[in-house]
Amino acid sequence: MSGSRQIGKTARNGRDQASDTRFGKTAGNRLDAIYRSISEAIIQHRLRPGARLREDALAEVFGVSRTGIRKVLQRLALEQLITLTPRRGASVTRPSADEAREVFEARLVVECALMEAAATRITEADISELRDMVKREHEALRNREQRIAIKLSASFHARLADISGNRTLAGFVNQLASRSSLILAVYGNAGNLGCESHDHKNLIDLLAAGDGAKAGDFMARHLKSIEASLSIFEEPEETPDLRELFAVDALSSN
Amino acid sequence: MSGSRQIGKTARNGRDQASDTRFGKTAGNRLDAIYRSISEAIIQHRLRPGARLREDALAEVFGVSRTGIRKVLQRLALEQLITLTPRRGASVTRPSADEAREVFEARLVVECALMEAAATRITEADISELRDMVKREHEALRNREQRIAIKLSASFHARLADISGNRTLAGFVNQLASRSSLILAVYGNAGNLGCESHDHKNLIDLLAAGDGAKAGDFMARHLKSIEASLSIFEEPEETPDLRELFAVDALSSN
DNA sequence: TCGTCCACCATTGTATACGTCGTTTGTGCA
DNA sequence: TGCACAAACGACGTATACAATGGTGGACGA
Repeated sequence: MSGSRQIGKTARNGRDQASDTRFGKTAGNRLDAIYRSISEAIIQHRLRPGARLREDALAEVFGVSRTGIRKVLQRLALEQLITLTPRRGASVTRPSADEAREVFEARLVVECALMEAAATRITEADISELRDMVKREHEALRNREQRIAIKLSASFHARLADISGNRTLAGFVNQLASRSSLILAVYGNAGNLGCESHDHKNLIDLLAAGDGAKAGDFMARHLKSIEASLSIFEEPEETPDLRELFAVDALSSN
Repeated sequence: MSGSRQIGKTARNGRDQASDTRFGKTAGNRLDAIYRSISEAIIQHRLRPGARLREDALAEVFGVSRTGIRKVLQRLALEQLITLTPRRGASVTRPSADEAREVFEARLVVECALMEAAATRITEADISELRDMVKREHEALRNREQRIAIKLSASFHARLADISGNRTLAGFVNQLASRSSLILAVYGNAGNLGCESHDHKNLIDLLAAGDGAKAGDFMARHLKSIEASLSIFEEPEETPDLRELFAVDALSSN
């Protein structure tokens, strides 16, 4: 037996990740709002991978100076949501196929391990909140509001990690879930947005029953099925893509 | 069975974490060097938890402007090595007891899971490099150079994670190992620097034999023994401590 | 003599200006 | 007509200047 490491013996509940006092933000609430705004836009695929994020434009839009924007961009870069190229500026990260596999491997390790603790520590309030999130996810799907559904799905996983009580690991999951959204944007097939909300419902039931082991197993299947639904292979490069496009034009116009 | 999730099926080797092109650093090699310099100073306990890091002073020491220093400090803050207090500046993080437990829980989850992949992917070159690190760690301990030993110990764990081939998880381990050094500084007992280098030697042997399961179990024991060797309880809190002190004063003065 | 209040100073937060580099476009030559 | 080089423009990197805030020390009053 090389697995089944138990966690979640700490006493704190750690559910206030939103207002982490650890960052410099005097009136930084402003910057934090900008961060969340851009982050959400990326997660919701309103900003597609490869999209350029010019500092001047962002500074003007949000009504702050480039200094503040740069701080936000640096944070986003550290979380791998955007890529900072030396003299080229920022662009939404286009995850490589390897990166995609890594992220799902990491989620498999971390999120499954957290289920044990989550099953122990979950409260009635948590359960109803999670059920509400699933309900809203269903509604968004019915209304074809995929962007909202994607955001809710990522939030669901992050929330689940919060419940486990380990802020550090929850932070990792939060980051991994965000990057997963990026991966879906690149390697996902149309109409398939990754998480089956039915899976999420099952997950809640298992946790509510206090069965952490089964919840962990189910989470593993859940994540593997998401990864299996993707088409993870190295896409055509940027420039080759343009050349191919030119070739098609040449054929059709001839 | 709720554990034993296998990882490490990716094909890339991912051992070049040092030069991550993801950050903005034109002549940012300079800034990166500053980052490593401060980071190492913290890991080696040359900068103790609570130490203030004034921007002007750092700017002068490293010969750059405050702008660059602020960038470095922000990165260190995101990795939780330093704490940025709004108008007070930066100081080396003093991990709370809960934080300490969280970090070791997280390491238990992540590092054990990585052993399976590491055992599969480890090469002869890796093995000799790791053995060399252990040797140098031994030497440092013999020479009472605890600072070097601490740094080598953290590097050993980070290197081990690199071998597993998952850069994302390796990055997590790197961060967790750094924070562990901080935890040792606060909750460690004198003369005990955490890792027994004998443990590290055993770990290499198990990996060299390709026994990932045993290596994972051994890593679990290793981490637990480190945590057990600490005195993790709420130390001198800032405000609570003062209040307690006041209470004692009031009693003794009456 | 002690407590309180005010003013100054130290330090960080924010913005702006300038230098450097990449990109793109235009022109000239083969 | 196609390619290559160069110049101009635009965007980022860095530094510096100014503004805001909190802490500290001194002075005044009770």
